[in-house]
Amino acid sequence: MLTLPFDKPPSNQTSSPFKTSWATNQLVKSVKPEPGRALEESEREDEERDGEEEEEEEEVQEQSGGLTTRGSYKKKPNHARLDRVRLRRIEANARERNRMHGLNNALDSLRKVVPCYSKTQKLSKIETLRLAKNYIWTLSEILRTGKRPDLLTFVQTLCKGLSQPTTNLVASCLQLNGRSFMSEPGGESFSLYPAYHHHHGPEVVGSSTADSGRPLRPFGSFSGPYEALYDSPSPDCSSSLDSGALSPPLNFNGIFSLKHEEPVGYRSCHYGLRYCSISQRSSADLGPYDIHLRGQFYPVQDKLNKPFHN
DNA sequence: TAGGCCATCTGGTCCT
DNA sequence: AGGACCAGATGGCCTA
Repeated sequence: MLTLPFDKPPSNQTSSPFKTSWATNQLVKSVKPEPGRALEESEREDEERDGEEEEEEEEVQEQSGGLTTRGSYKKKPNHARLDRVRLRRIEANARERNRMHGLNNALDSLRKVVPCYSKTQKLSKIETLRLAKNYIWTLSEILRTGKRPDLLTFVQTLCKGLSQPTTNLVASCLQLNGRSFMSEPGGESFSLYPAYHHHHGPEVVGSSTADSGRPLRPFGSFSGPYEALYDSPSPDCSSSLDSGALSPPLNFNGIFSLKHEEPVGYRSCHYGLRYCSISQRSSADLGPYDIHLRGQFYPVQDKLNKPFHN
């Protein structure tokens, strides 16, 4: 839920609880002090609020061009200075807003490359970070060992520490039934590869439908390079983005894919494998599982899959 | 209605 | 001095 960027000041931010916060109050105060209260006194309080009050309090001020009765120069209520302080605060707020927008943009980018992305049902910030962490860890393990876990284990690992709703979401993305792999309550840790040997089996496989309504497809082996590609290209994935349905960016059999902003015409292969790579060929070479990253295509699946063809 | 999530404001701290 | 970063506080929105 991003709000307006900084260059579009939220003029009618009715939701802001700070419409009447002190910055605003100061502006009001400076113009219209409370009745029966000297403007100077009001502004002196402003000074105190800034932590810069350093006056001898008993000094009754007979203000005359900043001169006290003792003749010493008293700190003159400095409108320009107060205005500067207020302006700094307002600018700092704007910068902070901008900074948070940048942070949120980065989070949105992250949401698009973790294995569960939906424009309408966004992962929360914390869940996005957790999922990303699990995703990185899983991919690292895959690279390190050169082996692929089964889908169940893969999803289990991805969902480690995630909330049940998010787990269901991820499971739905991967066309798993979320309940079927929540076998370790309380976020108890489990190992990616040991579980690989334990979770092949009918307890998860194909006995029900995933949340998406599509039939689950058996999985658990990797005899073919695309065996675990579920109904690829997905019949309904072409509209998944528009409809707000979950559009899994991850192709498990291909280990992972990066789902960045897709150009029109490329939506029909959400289940396709997209890798980031160094090599680049012409778009004429593109197959359905070529890389699409930042508007470029990188057909290097074979290269990246090599470690798994053993 | 409670709880989760979020945006925003705010003041403090650190750094340049 | 001013900007970046951070965490606390607060209130709005949404959902179960």
